[in-house]
Amino acid sequence: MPPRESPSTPRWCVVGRSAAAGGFAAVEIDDQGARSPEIPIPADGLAEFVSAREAEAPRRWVWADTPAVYPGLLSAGVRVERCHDLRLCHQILRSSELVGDRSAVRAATQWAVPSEAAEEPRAPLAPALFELEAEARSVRRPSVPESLPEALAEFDRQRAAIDSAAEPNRIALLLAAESVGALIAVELTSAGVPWDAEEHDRILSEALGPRPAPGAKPAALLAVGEEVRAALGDPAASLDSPPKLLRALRAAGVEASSTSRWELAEHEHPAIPPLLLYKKLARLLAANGWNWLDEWVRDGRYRPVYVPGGVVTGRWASSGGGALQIPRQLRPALRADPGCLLVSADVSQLEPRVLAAMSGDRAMAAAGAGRDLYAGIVESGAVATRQDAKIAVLGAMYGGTSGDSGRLVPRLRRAFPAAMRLVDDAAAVGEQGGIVTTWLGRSSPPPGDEWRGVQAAASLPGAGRREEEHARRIARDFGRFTRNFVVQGTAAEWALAWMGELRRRLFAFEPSPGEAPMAASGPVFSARPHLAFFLHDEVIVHAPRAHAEAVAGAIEESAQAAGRLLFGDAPVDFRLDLRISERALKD
DNA sequence: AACAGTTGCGCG
DNA sequence: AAAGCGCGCAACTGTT
Repeated sequence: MPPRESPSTPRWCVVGRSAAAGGFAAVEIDDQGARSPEIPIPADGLAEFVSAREAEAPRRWVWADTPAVYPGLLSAGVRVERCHDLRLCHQILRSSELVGDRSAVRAATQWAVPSEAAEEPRAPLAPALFELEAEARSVRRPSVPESLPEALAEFDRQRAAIDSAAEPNRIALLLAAESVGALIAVELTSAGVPWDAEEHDRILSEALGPRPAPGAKPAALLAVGEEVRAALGDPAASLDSPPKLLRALRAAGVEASSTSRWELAEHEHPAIPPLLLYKKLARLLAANGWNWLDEWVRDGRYRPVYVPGGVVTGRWASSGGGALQIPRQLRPALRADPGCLLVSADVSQLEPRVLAAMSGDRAMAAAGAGRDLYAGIVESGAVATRQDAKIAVLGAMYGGTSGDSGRLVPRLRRAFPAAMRLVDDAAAVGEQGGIVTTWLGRSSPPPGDEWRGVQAAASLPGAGRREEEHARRIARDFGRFTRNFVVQGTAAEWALAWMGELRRRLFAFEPSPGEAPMAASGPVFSARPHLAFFLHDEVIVHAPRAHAEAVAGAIEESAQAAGRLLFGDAPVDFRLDLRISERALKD
C-alpha cells in the first residue's frame, strides 16, 4: 500500500450537498484511495467548480442523481466527460449476480428507490426543468440521499462491491455505460429534437381537417364518425367508448368480442373501414395532436424526458412527451435547423445479432455477416422466406409456441443450436423461478410472492387440475420474460456503449464558425454535432451540414467499437442503416 | 371530484 | 385478439 497523501491525480470527484457550506461540497479521490479534504462549493458555484476541474483534467464525477445536478450545469454551459450515478449504479449492484459481495450495498436501502421521473404520473414541462435553480429542483425531488457524507459512504460500498466481481469485470463496464447514459439522457432533453411545428400542423390538418376550437372535434374526424354511424344505422352510436361501441356493432350484426383493430379487421361490414379510419384519426389527435404540439414543442425543439434504466431489462423508458412512441407518420416533422442536417442510424436486427454474439453461435453470426440477417438465415436453408426467418427469430427470442412461430422455431433450433440453447436455458431458469443475467451483469428480478405462492400451492398433494394448469401457465409466462430479458437487456447494453462512444467522438468535432447554428440546442450543443434522439436501436444526430459525412462515419465507427467493447473478437457484424437528410423520414 | 383499473394503440 | 417480450399515454369505466 503506497503512502496515503493528498491525491496527486484525482480520478474521482464526489459531489454532494453540504450543510456547513450551505451549498455543495466535494472530495477528490485518487487511484490509491487518498482523499482530499472537503472542498466547499457555494450554492451557485457548482458549474464554475466543475468547469474548472473538467478543463484541468477530466475526472469521473460521482453524484447521487444525474438529473438533479446535470441540467443546471448544462444550462450554465458546462458539460462533463464522465460520471458515476450512484442511484443507477446502486440499482444494478444490489441485484447483479456477477457481484461477489452485495451485502453492504443491499443494506443501504435508502438508495434503493425507483426513479423519481418514473414515479411521477406527469412530469412538469421539460423547459421548466431547465429554468429552475438546482436548489428548487432538489426540494422538489427528494429521492436518494444527497449529502456528501452519504455519497462518500455509498461510493465506498459500491467500489467494494465492484471489486468483488469476477474478472473480466463486466460490471464496471456496465456501470460506466449506465452512467454515461444518465448524462446523455439529460443532454438529449437539453438539446432537444429539432421539430418543425408547421409541418406537424400540416400533417394534422391534412388528416383531421383544420385545427378546431378548443374542446371541439376536427371536421374530418366528425365526418368519418358520421359515416360509421350511418353504416351502423345508429345515429347515436358512441365510438369512443369500447363497451358502447361493441354493443352498437353487435346490434348491427358484427359479432366481435372486442373493438381492437385486429379483430375488427376480420369482420365484413360497411361500418368497419370507416371505423378503422376513425380510430386511426382519433388516436393521432389524442396522442400527438395540437395539444401535444402546444405542450411539448417550444422554440423549434421537442424536449422529451428520458428515464435511463427505467425498464427492468435496462432499456430506457420515457416520462412525459412519449418520446419512445412518436408515430412514423410524424417523422417528417423532425427537421434539421437551417444549414444543418440530421444523420439517422438504426441497427438492423440488433437483438438477434446480440444473441449471436453472446452465445458465440458462429453459424448465426455468419448468417448476418455483411447482409440482412434474415436473408442470411434463408440462405442457410433453415427456412424458406425472409418473413419466415423473421417470425422464427422473433419467436425464438419471445418464446413463441403456436402458429407459424411454433412451427418455425424448431428449424432454427437445428440450424443455430448455440443461440437457441442460450435463450432456451434462460427460459428454463425463469420457469423455475430463477434469476438470469445479461452479458454485462444486469440481473432479472425474482418472481413475486404471489407467483411463488401459486407454485407452492400447485405442488401440494391436494392441488386440483385448475391450480396446476394456472401454475404451469404463469411459470411459462415468467420463462418467456427471462428468455427475453437476457437478449433485450444485452441489446440495451450494446446501445449504451454505442451512444457513449458516439458522444465522445461527437464532442471532438470543432464548433462550426460563424453565427451559431442550432442556437436552440443551448450553450453546450449549438454549433457542434450532437445527439438529438434515441430509440432503443436508433440514434439521430443534429449536425452542421459540413460535418454530416464525418458524423455518419463516427456513428459507424462507434457501432463497431461497441461490438468490440462488449464482445471482443466475436465475428458479429452490427450493421447500420444510415441516412443523411434534412428530415428524418423513415423508409 | 378524485382515484385505480382497463382498453387500445403507438414505439422498439 | 396479436400467436410471443418490453414500454407510455389518453380515454373511459367503475369505485370511493
